Amino acid sequence: MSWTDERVEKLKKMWADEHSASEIAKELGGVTRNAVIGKVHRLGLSNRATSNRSATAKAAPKERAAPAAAKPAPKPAAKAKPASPAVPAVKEEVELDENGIPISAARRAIIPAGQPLPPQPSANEISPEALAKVSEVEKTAKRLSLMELTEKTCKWPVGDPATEDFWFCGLGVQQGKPYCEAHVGVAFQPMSSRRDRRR
DNA sequence: CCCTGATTCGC
DNA sequence: GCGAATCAGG
Repeated sequence: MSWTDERVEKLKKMWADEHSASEIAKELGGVTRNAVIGKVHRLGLSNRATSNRSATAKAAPKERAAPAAAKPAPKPAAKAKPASPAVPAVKEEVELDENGIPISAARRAIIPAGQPLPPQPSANEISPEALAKVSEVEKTAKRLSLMELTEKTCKWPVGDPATEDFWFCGLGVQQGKPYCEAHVGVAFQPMSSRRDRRR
């Protein structure tokens, strides 16, 4: 099908009447909505009063035929050293919910300052014992900065990286592990830390 | 996943 | 000029 005066006129009329491109295409027949849109643009009657999308459209004009230059490829160093383990930040006491299940006190602790918190290994239940242990350890932690970490220091992060109140445990690591005993306890959880309690 | 219009570009 | 392919939003 070609764009005869008749068809173009119908297109104009329908477009002005706020029919969608797909509707117009279906009405005219023999053309796709893309064809309609293309024609609309060529006719120079694109934006209709409402929904002026040009703003967003022009804002980010994607370059399609330019693989030669400009490569995005900014990859975050995921192979670094520590990488937030299970659930860092151990400030609050272990809270229990209505069911007496230890709420990941850690989880809520850090939410405030930063926005782009790394994905937390969601539903992860840590034994109260382990958490308590961690709370203890924090008191004696070396509080090392990133640069002070070595293969022998616990790399467990504490606090919010977005604030000054952030440091690494720094205690002696467990053989072959990146964390001290206490933090290994919360970092490496068996599949199920909670035994099914009969009821 | 459905839809929308916008844009690009080979034809 | 045409419109499929692709893109960006809703």
